[in-house]
Amino acid sequence: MLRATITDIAKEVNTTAATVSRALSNHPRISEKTKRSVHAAAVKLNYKRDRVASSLRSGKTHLIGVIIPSAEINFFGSVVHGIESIANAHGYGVLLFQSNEQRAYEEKGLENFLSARVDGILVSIAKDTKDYSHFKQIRSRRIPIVFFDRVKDELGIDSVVIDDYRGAFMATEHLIARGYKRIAHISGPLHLKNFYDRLQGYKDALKAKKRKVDQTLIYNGNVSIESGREGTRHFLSMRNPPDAIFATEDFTALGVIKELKEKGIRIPRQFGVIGFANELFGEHITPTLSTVDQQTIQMGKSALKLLLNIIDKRGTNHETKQKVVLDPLLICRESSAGKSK
Amino acid sequence: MLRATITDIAKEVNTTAATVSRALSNHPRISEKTKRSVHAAAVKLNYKRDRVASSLRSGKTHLIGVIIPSAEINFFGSVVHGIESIANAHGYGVLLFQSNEQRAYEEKGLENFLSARVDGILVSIAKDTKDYSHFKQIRSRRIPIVFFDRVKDELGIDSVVIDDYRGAFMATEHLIARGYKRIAHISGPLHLKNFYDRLQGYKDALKAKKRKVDQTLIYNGNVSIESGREGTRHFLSMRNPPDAIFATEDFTALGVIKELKEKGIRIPRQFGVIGFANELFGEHITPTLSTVDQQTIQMGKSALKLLLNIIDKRGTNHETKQKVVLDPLLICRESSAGKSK
DNA sequence: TTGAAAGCGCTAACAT
DNA sequence: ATGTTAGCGCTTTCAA
Repeated sequence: MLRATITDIAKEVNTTAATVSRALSNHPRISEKTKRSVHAAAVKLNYKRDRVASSLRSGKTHLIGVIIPSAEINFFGSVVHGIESIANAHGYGVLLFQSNEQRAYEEKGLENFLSARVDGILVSIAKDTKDYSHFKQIRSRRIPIVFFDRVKDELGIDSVVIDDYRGAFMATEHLIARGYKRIAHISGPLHLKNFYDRLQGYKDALKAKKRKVDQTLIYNGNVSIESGREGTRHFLSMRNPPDAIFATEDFTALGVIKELKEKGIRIPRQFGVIGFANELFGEHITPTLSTVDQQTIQMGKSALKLLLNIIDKRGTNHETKQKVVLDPLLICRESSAGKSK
Repeated sequence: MLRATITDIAKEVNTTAATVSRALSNHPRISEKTKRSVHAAAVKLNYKRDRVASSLRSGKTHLIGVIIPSAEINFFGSVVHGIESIANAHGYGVLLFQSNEQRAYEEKGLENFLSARVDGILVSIAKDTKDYSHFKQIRSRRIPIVFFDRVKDELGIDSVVIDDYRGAFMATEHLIARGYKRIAHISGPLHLKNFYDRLQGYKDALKAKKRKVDQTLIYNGNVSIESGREGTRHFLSMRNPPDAIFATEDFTALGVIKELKEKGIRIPRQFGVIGFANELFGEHITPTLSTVDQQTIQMGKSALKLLLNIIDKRGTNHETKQKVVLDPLLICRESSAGKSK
């Protein structure tokens, strides 16, 4: 039992493939009568349009390639959820590819997408990526592409991010407002803009409140529970230790909390902690973790919407690059409730 | 600047498209010399095989369609991670589709995949699905399909699951071994085989240890923090309350723990708790949550391997349905450490 | 070992 | 409003 083709339908209703094709895609100059009979025959023969053939002819695959570092990471799963919901509503399929945080895979993913002739590409850059020539190739081929979360502004590629700077600013300001005096920061790898911006937001929030930025209160971590622990041990060994930590990411903050609890330091009475990411666990640990929400689903939706705009506008030479910046959301929970608590 | 085609390469090396095609796919009867010059020209012209054209001609898209309830759920993200890793290694692309736990979307996803002419389909059935006719259609079209985690045996479709029964048995047995006397269970929706099997595993573990199965110690929940809380409140209000709960899923277990803590009941000294799923948060809450790991990545890998086998064997009428059952892994943490602790 | 030719199923330019 | 024709880029007989 073979798949029905438009030719089969054409025979069934005594017309030609071209008319059937037009009827099925709701061409305005096809009579209602023909459309009806074609649709009826399509249903009868259980016809499904062959997207492969359609793509070959039309040059549009209605496929979006998405590269994420890992589907295992909740953050990206959530963004993909947002992407998918919009894609689906617009008749696009999502081709998923994981870079495993490695540039080599990232490049392979892009080549796959080129080969699959996707209509557009969404990428969150791998940690490992420091050379960006593979993206330049995409641009030179004029494939619509949008970065999300992990971006590289210098490439002049459209992007959707949350305002890491502002989120960090808010988090730090919040710790100050809750009465913490010496606020430290555990950063992430600073070659990634997200973490760099968070560091700047932290510094500027201190300055804005007339506090000195103390370089000894900045510990360079690598976004892990262990680096949260290490940073905390480091800070606690100082002559004049801090009384609060803004961690660049929730897992780091988790390490901070674990270490503080082991040392018998009470949170938030003696020590304040805030993270960044709004990971699921933050709500359920003790004390619950204050953090900054990254609007993941919205990020996915915005990124795909932006991409679809670019796809639609192609040809039109509106070469203005867009950067969508989403507002982070401060989430105050127990871990930063203040010294009076 | 247009994409290079095999015809361009053919011109470059003074041969025909057919030879180029064969050279690029490493056809055995093409001379090494030709292969080398063709490959050189391909690199020079920055040629990428057009998968769309290739698919149309060959009938193989090298695309796998994957339907999951939601990419936001960690479990499925993790399985997708496993699927992707194998797909990638075998030159397959992964088309992702979310059912949002709804049958209507699930059906739409299948139709999309049919239309995209994917070589095979992987599905984890939506909670909402109670009528399975859409899957029967896939089977009648002889598209290779494999279920994972959420399966329906009656359809005679290959599947990969973990042994929910055994996991539940192990969890219950573990609570008994740790000295808990009256062990209750909070179940999930029993029309889903997973939860039904876990209930059976719970019952049989009790029987195996010569304990009576007490129907009043089984609370029918719906896999949520709130249902964990409700179940716990229910049990605690009994004249003769239990001293341990095996929750059918980690979020339910989390609700149990939250409720117990609020009531001032000490875990694990007074009350034991174990969940199922090995969600990320379990390791980080207080007390840490004992649970059963579901081998998510392995599940994804096995499901895709099974699917690839079926794809390769098509035509061969080896119509024996396979059911891969993975071993669950008991993870003992604080919440079930025993009454003596 | 290579070439010639056909065609996968669809869409679009051109014609009527 | 519909038919005719060509062709997207590739793979695959068949022939040499």
